[in-house]
Amino acid sequence: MTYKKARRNTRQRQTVLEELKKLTSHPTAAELYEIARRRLPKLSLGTVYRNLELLAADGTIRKLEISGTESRFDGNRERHCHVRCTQCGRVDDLHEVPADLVGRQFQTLSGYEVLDYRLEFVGVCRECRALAPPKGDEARRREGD
Amino acid sequence: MTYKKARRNTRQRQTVLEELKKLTSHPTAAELYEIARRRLPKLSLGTVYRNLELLAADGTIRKLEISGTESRFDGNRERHCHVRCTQCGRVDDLHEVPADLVGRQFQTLSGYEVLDYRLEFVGVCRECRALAPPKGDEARRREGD
DNA sequence: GTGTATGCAAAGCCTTTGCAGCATG
DNA sequence: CATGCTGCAAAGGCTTTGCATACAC
Repeated sequence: MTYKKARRNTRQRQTVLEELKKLTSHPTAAELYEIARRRLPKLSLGTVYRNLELLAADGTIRKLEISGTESRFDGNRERHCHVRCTQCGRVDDLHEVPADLVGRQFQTLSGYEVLDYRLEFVGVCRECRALAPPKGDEARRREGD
Repeated sequence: MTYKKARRNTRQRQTVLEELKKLTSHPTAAELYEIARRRLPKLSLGTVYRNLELLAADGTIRKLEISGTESRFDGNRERHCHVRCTQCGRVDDLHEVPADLVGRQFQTLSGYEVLDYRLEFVGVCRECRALAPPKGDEARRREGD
C-alpha cells in the first residue's frame, strides 16, 4: 500500500545529511551547499535541494517553516522550537521551553484537526545586544503589540 | 530624531488597506491585487507590494511570517495566532487561544532578549476533512513527530 | 510646484525541473 | 545491469527595482 522507492545511499546524500547534523545552526540550502562542497567539490545545488526535500519528507530532518524567503533545515528531529534574532537573522534551538505545553491541549481549534504547531520566538541575541545599542536611529518602527 | 517621510494618501494605498481589512482571510499580495484591481483596474502588482511593505513597516498591518514561499498579510493588528490547513493552505485566525500564556513568561531565552513570538498551528480544516478521506493514497509521508 | 507614488517591465532571488550520463545495490 | 541519482543549465514563481510620468499636498 505504501510503496516506497528504493532509496540509494549516495555520497552526496550522506554528505549533506552528515554536515547538516553537525551543525546546530539551521542552514539554508545554499549554506549547506557551500559546506558540503568542501568535501564534494562537484556537488550541485540542485542535488542539495533534492536531498533536503527527500530527507525532510521521510522525517530524517526537518524543514523549518519560519520567517523569510529562504528555507532552513534542521538536523534535529526532536520536538523543539526556535528563537530568531531580528538583527543578524541567526536561528537557535530552544530545548528549555516546555513546548509540548502548547500543542497537547489543543486537539481541535476553529474546526481544525490540529496535527502540529510551530512556536517561534523573535528577539535579539546576546552578541547583537553586545554589539549594537538597544535601538537603531531609523526605521526601527515596532509593530503595534 | 525619528524623521518620517510625508506619507501620501493615495487611492491605491487606501484601496489596498481597505480591502485587506475587509478580509478575515490572510491574502497573498497577488490575491489582494486581484481584489483591489476590481476597484482600480490600472493598479499594478508592484504598487501592492510596495504599499503592503510600507503598511507593515509602520504597524498598520501585519506581515505573516509563516510557511511557504508567498507572503501573507493580515489587516488585524491584535495579538492572535493562526491555524493553517495542510490540505488547502488557508490560514485562519485564532482568538480563542490564550496565546499570551506563551509569550509573557519568557523574557529571556538562551541569552536572547525576547521581543515577540509566533505561534502557528497546523492541521486540517473542517472543509477539507469533509471533502477528503482522512488519508491520501500516495506521498502523504508524515514527519516523524 | 515639489517630491512622493504609480505603472510598467526588466531584473533578482530562491527553488524546481529536464535530460543525458553515472553509479549504487 | 536496471534505475535512482547527479550535474548542469534552463525555466519558474514570487518579489524588488529603475525610470519616466502622474498626482497628493
